[in-house]
Amino acid sequence: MTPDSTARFRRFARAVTAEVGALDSSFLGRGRPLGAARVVNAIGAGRTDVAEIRAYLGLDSGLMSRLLRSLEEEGLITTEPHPDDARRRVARLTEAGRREFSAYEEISDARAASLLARSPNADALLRAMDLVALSLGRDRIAIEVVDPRSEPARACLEAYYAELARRLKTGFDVKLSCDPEAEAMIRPRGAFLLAIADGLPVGCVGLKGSGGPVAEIKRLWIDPAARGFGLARRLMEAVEAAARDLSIAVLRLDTNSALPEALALYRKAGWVEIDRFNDDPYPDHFFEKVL
Amino acid sequence: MTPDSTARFRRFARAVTAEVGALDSSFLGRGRPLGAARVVNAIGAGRTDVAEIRAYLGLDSGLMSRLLRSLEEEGLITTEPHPDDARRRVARLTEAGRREFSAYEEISDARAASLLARSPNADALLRAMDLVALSLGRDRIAIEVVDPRSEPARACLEAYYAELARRLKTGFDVKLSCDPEAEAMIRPRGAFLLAIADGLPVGCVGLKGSGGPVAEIKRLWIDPAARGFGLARRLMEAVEAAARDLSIAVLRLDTNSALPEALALYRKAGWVEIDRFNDDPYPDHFFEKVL
DNA sequence: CATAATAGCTGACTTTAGTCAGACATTATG
DNA sequence: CATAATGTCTGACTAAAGTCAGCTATTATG
Repeated sequence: MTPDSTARFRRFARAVTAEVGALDSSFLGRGRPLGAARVVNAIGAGRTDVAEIRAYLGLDSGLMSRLLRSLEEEGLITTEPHPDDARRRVARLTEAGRREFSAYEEISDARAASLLARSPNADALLRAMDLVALSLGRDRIAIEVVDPRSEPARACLEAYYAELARRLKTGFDVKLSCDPEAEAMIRPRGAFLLAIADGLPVGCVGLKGSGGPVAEIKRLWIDPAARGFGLARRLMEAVEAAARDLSIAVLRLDTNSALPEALALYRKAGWVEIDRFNDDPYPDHFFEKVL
Repeated sequence: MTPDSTARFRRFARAVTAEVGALDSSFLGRGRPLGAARVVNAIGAGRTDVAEIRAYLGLDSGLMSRLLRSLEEEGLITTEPHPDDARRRVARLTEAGRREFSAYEEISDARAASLLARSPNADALLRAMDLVALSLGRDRIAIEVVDPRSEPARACLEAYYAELARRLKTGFDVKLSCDPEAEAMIRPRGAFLLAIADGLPVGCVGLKGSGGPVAEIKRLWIDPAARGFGLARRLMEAVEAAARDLSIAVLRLDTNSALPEALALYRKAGWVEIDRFNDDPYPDHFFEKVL
């Protein structure tokens, strides 16, 4: 850690502190203290469990209780006992609460838009923000099973195709490749897994099954901003577990030597190289793993 | 502004809010409210003028005055009237104050170090942080005249040489180039300007004079994270003004076609292309501007 | 089933932050 | 040189945030 990197880190901290402070104070324009606004936002973002909100915002139980009462009096929320455990409570936004929540969302959106609009290269700025956000909160990346035709899954696949087109010497056209039909990557034949950081997809992997004992791993991709955190390994472990769940005995995959990090990952995870098993024009390496 | 970029921006905001909050609360471990700690840090960082600290931290004059009194009672600072204007006051850390300041610095440093140490690619993370910090706070980039042998100037020059080595097809070895002696870039012969963002250099330009009416512009460089903000133009305007100040009538410079953004900048700023005027092996374009 | 643990609520606080009017000394300006 | 403007300080306030002990209701556990 050089003195220089400390200074650069500090400059970053100062810049974002100022920005965060400005966003916070813009929340005050709606005639409600910041604490109450933060609770409305937490509930709107889907945190309904009172204890969960409390932990997220780092509030004392007494303070939390009072904030909930004041929001209830304002008619923005209702609370009720938790169905599974009557000691706990859940909070929900009323219609008026949802309106307030959207108003707060609009304030944030407007700030974000104006900031990005002022940037000479908004895309680079967003990529830098992704990297910072993922580095700061990388323990919070979850893996979920989704439909490969869903919007976030398609976004990952598009990014994957674009990266292949960039990195393969031959380019990449998905229409020339063995593109699995969606049903092959949905239960009971297969699965499609997404790595999700704070609601946004940052990686994917597909399990293409036929109903028989042999299946294929397809479309392993990690957002460049999320690389280096061991996410590919986690996704591979999860997809292998999903395969075992579907009673699949043998996994295969194909890849290209222009993706050395993928080759290294497969070799390290116990995959063994085998002969070509398809006539896809793009791959030049083929692997197998017996579960 | 796509919904996706809004979501990415939000994810960033959430991640840094949590980080900033954690840093703030770590400051509370030293038995002093955050407001007082921020004042100690502002003074330690070199902001001695009370009005300046007040503007920087956005504090009311009454509140500021009380914070200063409490720090004085604690024995961390002394205040005295400003030598030039007895209405103003300046604050200074005492020995005990300097110790407290270092303790706060250590807290920040430790957080920064642990965060960067956990990152798989700390250098990429720092570059991303630079880009975010500069994009958020780019109105606050100041241009200063410095000694070209000073540490921050040398850091810029090293970065400049490294970039040339990367971008020129021939590579770049400063020993083979016309490296101006430092005196030529210091008053009264010349000048060396640095663009400084929050204490860190992000760009430079040199004016190499001989005492006569013709001088050369050398070493124009902008940190990649600070490009696109019109900083090169600002530096060029500042260095031209410095040249006029030194009664210089004609400016020259040389550059290489591998740096198209530089060529475009010079052409747009009214420089005209002239014949080669030196035998430096690297440049292939030569410009002149009459002031 | 007695006891401990958990989740939230209430009352009675304290601390911190922030506001505002007015006082005072000093400096700038017509 | 009178007047305006500036920078700081003080007193008197409010709002917001946070703390803590003790309460109730519920659930988990030996």
